[in-house]
Amino acid sequence: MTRAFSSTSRLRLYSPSLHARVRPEVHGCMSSPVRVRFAPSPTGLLHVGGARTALFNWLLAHGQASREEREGAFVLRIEDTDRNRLVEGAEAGILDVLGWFGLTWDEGPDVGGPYGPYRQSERTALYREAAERLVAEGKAYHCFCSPERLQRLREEQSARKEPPGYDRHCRDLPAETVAANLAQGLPSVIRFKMPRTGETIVRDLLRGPITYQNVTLEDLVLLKSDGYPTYHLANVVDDRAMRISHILRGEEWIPTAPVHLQLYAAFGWEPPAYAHMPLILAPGGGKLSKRHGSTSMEEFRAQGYLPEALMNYLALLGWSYDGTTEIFSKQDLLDKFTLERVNPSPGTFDYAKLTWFNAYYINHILTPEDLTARLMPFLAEAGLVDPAAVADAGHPDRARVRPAATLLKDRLETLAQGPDMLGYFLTEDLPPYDAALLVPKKMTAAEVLTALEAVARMLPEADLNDEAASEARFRALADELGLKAGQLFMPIRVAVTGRTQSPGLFETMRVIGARRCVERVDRAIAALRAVAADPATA
RNA sequence: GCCCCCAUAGUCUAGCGGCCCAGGACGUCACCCUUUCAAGGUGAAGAUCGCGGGUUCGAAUCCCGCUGGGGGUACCA
Repeated sequence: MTRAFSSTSRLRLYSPSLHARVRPEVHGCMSSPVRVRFAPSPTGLLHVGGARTALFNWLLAHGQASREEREGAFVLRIEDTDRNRLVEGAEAGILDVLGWFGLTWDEGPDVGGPYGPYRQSERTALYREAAERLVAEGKAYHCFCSPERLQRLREEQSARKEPPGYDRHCRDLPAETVAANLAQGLPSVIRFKMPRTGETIVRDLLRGPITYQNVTLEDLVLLKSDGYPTYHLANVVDDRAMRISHILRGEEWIPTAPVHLQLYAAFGWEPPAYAHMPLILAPGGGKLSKRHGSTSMEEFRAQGYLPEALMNYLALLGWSYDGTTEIFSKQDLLDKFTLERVNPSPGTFDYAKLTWFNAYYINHILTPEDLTARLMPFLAEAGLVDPAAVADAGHPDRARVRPAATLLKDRLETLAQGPDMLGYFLTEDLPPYDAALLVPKKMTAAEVLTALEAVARMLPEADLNDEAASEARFRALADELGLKAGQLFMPIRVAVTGRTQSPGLFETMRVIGARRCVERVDRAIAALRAVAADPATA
């Protein structure tokens, strides 16, 4: 890959003044605050790509900036200017899942801040004022073209194989016409008067300069006919008003950057620094969509992924520290993240690797106590524990779950597997046995029956709390029966758990408890007798 | 079509001119451990560094072209 900057031109943290001519005193501004923003649109669930962008923003402001002794602020702004695509509850959902993810914001719609309000629908006067200022200065104009005309225009252009785009029909309308149309109340939008000559250079922090010929840039709509601003206007006005120093956003925004730069120029404002984060692609290529699996943070949460595992995975999708270290706690990321080490090439989302991280955190990082707590909502949902125990660490159901969680810790990949994998520890009665599972390969039902009957006889006098002792007794029993240990253990395992896979047999029986073990072995014997009596299955 | 971005194993990546006939991780396979399944341990396969030209004593690393992949092309963000 190409590194955009040589070692001499690479700054530790880039300054907005990069957009001006490179100035030697740039180092003098090193203590200027780093203010970044994450600006989701409340149109649905939070996409993992958006979450990663939010993460990188947050790490820049709270990690890298503070290490460089610069003031850092992570601002959350809601871009709800599309009244048609607005989804009720989406904003609350995004805030909630961002909090679950582990990010904290210094300013935002819920916590306020010095540059509020942080919801664009509450700032419309600002945008109108800004747009009208540009109109007054001759840098923007009213456009009365109907959506139908624009639609027709695009169709004609594509039929003639011309690049689609607005034909600037209203750009030079006589002032009297404009005044008359407005007086008449004709619906209109305000468009930006893009310079027709020259070039605009976007200095992307990860890619270096990207040059655009201004002729290829469009007269974009700034203010829609419903009075709401488009993304372009709102974004520039707000980033200025909120003193945003660095814009970290998805790569899909690169084509709009020159337009935004021209807007800053028209307003006479110095633009912030830009860094476009690489896209996250789907396994087969293209955008990550439902077809490939989960795409939203909400789904990953529901599937039992831990926020710290997801954060670790997402951070490493596009960023690396030394190419070798894989496990990063949130604090590690704050300590080590640098924007310079974000890789500009797009990455493919790998569900298997995410699952590995999740399993790693469950198996090696969470304490049994912590795992228990996180399992509770999933177990309650499945009806295996009292819902009251989800929030109550002292609830007796916690004590029932903890030993089971301890045994399953190395086997769980996601929390959502909890109900299935811990179920037999938490229920009184097992579902009916699958007789085939009770009889291991190379053994007959009759042999197993004999073995289990022997087990049933010795079980009441075995002390299951002493695992070593009970293991010794059962091994001795296997010898007496002329069986290998495994041949005896498997039927017992199936009898007490209902399945062929479980933690070690003796720790499993200890946690299930003597009473239930006895009952389950008896029921397994009954099930086996029923099978043995049926000639069809013998 | 036009504009733009990207390009090291199936995937995520290290690599900033010699230490690289390319290192780590996921996945895959084998073996060890073992009462099952995991976890853990050991090892293996897997990359003509997309292709072609340059520059250089020397290129995965710099330059150009090509190809491929991706993004944008709305009164959506």
